[in-house]
Amino acid sequence: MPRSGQSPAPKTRGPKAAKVDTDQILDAARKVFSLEGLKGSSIRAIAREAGCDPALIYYHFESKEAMFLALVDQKLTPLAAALKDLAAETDQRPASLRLWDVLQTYKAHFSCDAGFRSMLRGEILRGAEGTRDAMALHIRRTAGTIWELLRQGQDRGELLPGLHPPLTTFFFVRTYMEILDLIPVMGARVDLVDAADAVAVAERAWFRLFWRGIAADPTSPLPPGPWDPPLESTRPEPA
Amino acid sequence: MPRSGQSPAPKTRGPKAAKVDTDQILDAARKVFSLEGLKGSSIRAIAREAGCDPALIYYHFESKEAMFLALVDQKLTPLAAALKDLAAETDQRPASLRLWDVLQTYKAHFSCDAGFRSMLRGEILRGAEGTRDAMALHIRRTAGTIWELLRQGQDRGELLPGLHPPLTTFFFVRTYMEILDLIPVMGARVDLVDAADAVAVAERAWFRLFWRGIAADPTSPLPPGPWDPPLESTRPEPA
DNA sequence: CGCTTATTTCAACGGATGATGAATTTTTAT
DNA sequence: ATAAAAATTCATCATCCGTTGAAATAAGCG
Repeated sequence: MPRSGQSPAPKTRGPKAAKVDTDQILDAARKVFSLEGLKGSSIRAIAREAGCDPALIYYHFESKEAMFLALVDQKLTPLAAALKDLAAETDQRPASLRLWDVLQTYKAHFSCDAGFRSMLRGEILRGAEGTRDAMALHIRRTAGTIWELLRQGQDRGELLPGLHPPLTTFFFVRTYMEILDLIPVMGARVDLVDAADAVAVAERAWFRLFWRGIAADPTSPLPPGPWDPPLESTRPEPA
Repeated sequence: MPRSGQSPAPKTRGPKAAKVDTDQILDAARKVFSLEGLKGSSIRAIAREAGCDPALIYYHFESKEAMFLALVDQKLTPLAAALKDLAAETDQRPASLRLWDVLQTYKAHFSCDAGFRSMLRGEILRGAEGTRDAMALHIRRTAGTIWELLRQGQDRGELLPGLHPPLTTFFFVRTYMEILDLIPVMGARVDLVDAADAVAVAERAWFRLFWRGIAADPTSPLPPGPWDPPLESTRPEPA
């Protein structure tokens, strides 16, 4: 019985002109996961985004979770590699500049969409045990290079000797992630920052506060750099 | 036709001896939301936790979202009130002590379960527009008292004059929330902190870093207080 | 041409979901 | 005692979910 009316498309079976490969599906999955989270995203919605049938996804991936893990791998492996370059022992630039680069590297590799990061975080907190372990490996790998960089800064006398590199890394990076995630959504809504470039303002403010917190000599101002200009004081009159 | 076998309970209709009120349902909802998130939690699961029929929930609340908003209100209103007390203009204690109290107040009112906070955060990022606005009001109210406290610290010469109070509040509180949320899950898994009391160690480390970042004179050590003892340097030999 | 293999869709399974309307029982007010 | 109101459950609706097995089509190879 042939369909009547103008059904969306009389799809034919079999290979298409342009094959749908795993990368295209992962791309669609990332978009949908970002909007709805892992649990909230249906295979059907991902298939719709990718322009294929739900069943095709099971041709490429074993399950929804396998697709998720493949996606994590695809995004986090390049980030880890880039960070490793930054922590090279031979790099003799000031620690402030190297740390700033860390933030920018995170942003470049990882900030394409806040929803994706948020989903990762949710899976760390609430995900299945196997998922958590897989992600912990990635995190360990990326964070490890940063706390190596902090150690070098201590060895060279630029950073406070009493710092705990792993925890300091955690504060540094997680707070920056919070800036990227929340400031765009909350900035205007909560009157946090009124500037149009709220994220840029916030990241400079955060870097200066953090640097003051970890520098061996916090009273010496930061050398001129990408963290300028500092935020001018925005104090209204006390009520 | 009467049921055969030992069905779980031959429930009767009509009011029970102990009425199920909205608070009991909210309590069950909080537990389930914490584990599964808003989208992942079913009305049926909440009803099971509350020991009642799913339909009863719709007798007490208009919808799942209304239940969520009532829950937010129930948890955040007392927090806002407690913070407001901390920011009283008449409080002449050192800013460091007052800020430490801010963290402890958050913990006391808000740390009962990490899942709940995580759900809130998820709804801010991905929730419906109406939900977001409702939550923004709460956040504005709680954060506002803290940046008032920071202003007082500036006026009294204890804090760096160039600080941006709203952003500084954001860094301070959000990082602390990340400690409460992530350290228990990631601490051991990622070799962040090995101590048994990882959260306590991390919160002190964070407070000292933050204080150094905002104090008018960061070189003068913190006066003795609940943020002691400082973290001894845990630097292994460079490889 | 026919055979094989890779790619794609279809149709369906059992189950879970948010929500509703009616039925039922208890409590309260008269 | 009776009527009204409040509290609770039941059965059900339409819809969506992850997944699977079989069928269909296209391309490559002999």
